[in-house]
Amino acid sequence: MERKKAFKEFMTRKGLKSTQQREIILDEFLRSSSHLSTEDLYLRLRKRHPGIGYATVYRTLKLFAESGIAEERHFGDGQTRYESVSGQEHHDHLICTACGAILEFENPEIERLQDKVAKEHGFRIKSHRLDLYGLCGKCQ
Amino acid sequence: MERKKAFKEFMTRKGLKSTQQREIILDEFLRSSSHLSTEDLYLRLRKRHPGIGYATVYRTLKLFAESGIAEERHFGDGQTRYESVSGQEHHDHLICTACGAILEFENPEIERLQDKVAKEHGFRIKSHRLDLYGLCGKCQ
DNA sequence: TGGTAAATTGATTTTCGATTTCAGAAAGGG
DNA sequence: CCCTTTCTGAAATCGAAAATCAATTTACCA
Repeated sequence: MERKKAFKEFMTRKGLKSTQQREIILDEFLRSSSHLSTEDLYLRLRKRHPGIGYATVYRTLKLFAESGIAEERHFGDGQTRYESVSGQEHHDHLICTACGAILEFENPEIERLQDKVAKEHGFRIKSHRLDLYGLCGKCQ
Repeated sequence: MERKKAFKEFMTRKGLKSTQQREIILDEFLRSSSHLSTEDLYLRLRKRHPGIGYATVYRTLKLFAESGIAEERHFGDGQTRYESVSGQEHHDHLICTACGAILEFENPEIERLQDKVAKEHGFRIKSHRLDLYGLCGKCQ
């Protein structure tokens, strides 16, 4: 799996150590659905690995984000969520405010317009966030 | 000022009371620049009205948001900011990650594309957020 | 206009997620 | 295998948001 390799490379480059916990957390993270909070992942892990503490999960997710294999997300609820990132393709989110469902979408045309807007204002964009909030088909 | 009227109407409709503090907070809020945090507004008010407590500012800003004359905003720093809303025109934000400057922009075409995306996924959009993060002209 | 019920206020406390601390444990280079 | 550095887990701390509560203020109406 290329994300595991990318993470390992990052760790080496930074002089950080490979530990059993980090291996386990990475595996569980990659296996799980996206948009998990630290709490979510911690609870999942606890089933098979009760020894792993919350702080370690928290720090390891931060590392994932730093290494580029994950991204932090903030949707309205006060929780930080992590999403695994594969390659370069960017996507945005549709969030159902009733059931909490999160859908991903891509729209290159919107991206292009964003760049145009930024240019018009003299900005150099490093990242962006586009979240659409509403009701999904089921919840309407 | 129409926003004051709109707020008064909201208060009446909800059976809430008009108080001296709420008047003062509303005046200061409308007079101030946008994107203020609760803390910001509280500190401003304290100069002339030391008696007004933080909790009252906090609750009153919530009321503004509920009434529709203000909107809550969350940009990367862990603070809730409030922006006064006039009429219907919507806008999005460019945020400089170096100096914290916040620029507003409007782009109807992006809005249109968002609606299209939502429709394609069976969503009914209630709100959205588009934040572009990067470096402003000065900070590059 | 005075009485009263309901809402509001300000200080404080509580909550909650995020982050830090620290002593003991593990990694990994020599 | 040793030694230095990094890591771990439990617990403490932090900061903003939210809730609490007794005292106060408001709105309404007799």
